[in-house]
Amino acid sequence: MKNAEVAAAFDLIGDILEFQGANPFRVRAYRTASRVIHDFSEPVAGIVADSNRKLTDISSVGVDLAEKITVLVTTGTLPMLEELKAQVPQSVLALLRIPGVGPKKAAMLHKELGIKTLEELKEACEGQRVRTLKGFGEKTEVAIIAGLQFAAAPEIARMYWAEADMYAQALREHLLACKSVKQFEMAGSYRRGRETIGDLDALVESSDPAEVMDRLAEFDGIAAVLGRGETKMSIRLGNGLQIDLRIVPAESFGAALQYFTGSKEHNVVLRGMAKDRGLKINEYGVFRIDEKVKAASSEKAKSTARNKATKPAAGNVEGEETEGVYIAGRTEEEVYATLGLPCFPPEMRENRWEFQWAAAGKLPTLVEVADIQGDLHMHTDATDGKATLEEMVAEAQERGLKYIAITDHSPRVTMANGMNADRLRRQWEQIDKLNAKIKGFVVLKGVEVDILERGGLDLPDDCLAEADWVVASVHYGQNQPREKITERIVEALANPNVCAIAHPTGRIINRRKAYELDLGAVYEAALTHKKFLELNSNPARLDLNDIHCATCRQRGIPIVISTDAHSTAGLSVLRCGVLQARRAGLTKNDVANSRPWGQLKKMLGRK
DNA sequence: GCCGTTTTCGGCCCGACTGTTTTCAGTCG
Repeated sequence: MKNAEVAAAFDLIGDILEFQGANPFRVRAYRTASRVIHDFSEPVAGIVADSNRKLTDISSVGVDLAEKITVLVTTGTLPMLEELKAQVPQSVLALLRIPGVGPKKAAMLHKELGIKTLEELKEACEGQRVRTLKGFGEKTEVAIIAGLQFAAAPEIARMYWAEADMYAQALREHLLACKSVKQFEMAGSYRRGRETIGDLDALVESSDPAEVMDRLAEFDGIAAVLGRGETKMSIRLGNGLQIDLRIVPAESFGAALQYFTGSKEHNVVLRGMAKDRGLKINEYGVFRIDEKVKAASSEKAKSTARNKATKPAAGNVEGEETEGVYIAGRTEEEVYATLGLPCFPPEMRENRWEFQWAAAGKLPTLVEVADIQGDLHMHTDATDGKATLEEMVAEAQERGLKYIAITDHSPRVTMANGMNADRLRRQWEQIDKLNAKIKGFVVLKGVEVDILERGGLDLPDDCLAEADWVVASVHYGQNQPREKITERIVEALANPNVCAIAHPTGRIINRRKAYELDLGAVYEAALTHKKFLELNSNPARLDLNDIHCATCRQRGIPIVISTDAHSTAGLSVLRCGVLQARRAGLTKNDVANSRPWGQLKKMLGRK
């Protein structure tokens, strides 16, 4: 059983327990473990099989969850989960996907009205039966009907980072037109460079919040205003993208930026550290808590109702005794400094490794787009690209690259007009002539050779031996057992002419799942034969993802970040690949194509 | 259900906004 399947089982347990109103911390324990296992760098099944190792060494996995993982991995099923599923039909969990409906409301609908599906809920709303429930009203009923379309979508659609980037740029431009805006930053998963983005978070410092909110209400493509208060406003665009806007004063801007950039997991750790030091961090700043006041306020909290003890002092961070004394918050650097921490690059803030790195004083200096000297995977109109060889070269030079490899397809990829050895050699002659004309830039004679269904490569060795750069990739036979695909890739890595594996995991996000290999054997082969693995920057693919990159870094397997561009515009996606590399903590050193071509050649042991 | 320089119990981040109720619970991020 793969880690992703174990993670999915724990996620489902979390959902059902939440629906049942279980202890929220127990729910969180399952969710946390799910995430940790999903992101874990090796199959947990391997740890189960190894008597010398313990699952409880994985953070957030205790005795209980270790036992459940063992049962899942060895039997393929979990009795506890089966029981839960019998108690709560899966269709009921869909109710939780309706915006504004959480576990309490969903449980009430299920229990009081016997609602089991979204269809039944729709009927109940239309029959005005929902508004009769305690805590529900007319507005809730209308909101539920409006929210049903989002819940009915098979999966809540997430947008590629690159697409979200276009909206983020447009939003920035739109809001900066307000005279009162002093600072603007995007926060959330967009700022952390996640592969896909669920919604956009924008943060603004302004002397006139109403002006900014009115302006947001005029944003292109807006379909609905979901809510609007004094400091916060949410809208939804026609395409479903939600945009959250927060407006904060200058003294809170850094604290709010830190807070809304997240991730949630990163912030939980940070807040815990603050607490240990007698500090409190919220979106308004860092506060020193007076012990006497704190004791009084916690007594008060116990004796009075929830939410009443500490009324937040929005826009008045220096007031409110119970809030403590403001000590920082203008910038993120300031906030982290109060805990003796460096200002983590946003891509790192996932509570994976960053706090250990900081504690050891070994926070890596992350690779940047400007570090990349060459792009080693791209196509021309000789196969399925849209631009000519010359156009691709000109674009790469324009972008400041020092070298590129032209890697058109081999003959097996008939759909893309793949090239045989003869055509390839003619292209290479063309490249030789081009190289003779240009200075300070090298065009490499390359090819993306297919790894055939039956194994072996799609071009003869003598042809491949003439190339400067050979990437091998799987396009066919993706339905084979994963072990078989792995074998084909491992065999390709052993071929002395192959330099790298293109999109090695076969990962494609959102649209469909490709074969998604476990890369254990591939890592070994790459190390043995001193080969590279490609981080494909295509936003729909992003293969390797950040987790694989992190493993490569750990094992010392060099990565090349490539665009797989099929047009001149395609070269711009490099940024998406670099973001993933940064999320994995990769430095300039970990990325082979941040070096000059001469050094790469040496790494490959070529003359 | 996890975790521990407060280690086997008692915490576990914390505030905005909405709708319904009239002082607060639920949801969300």
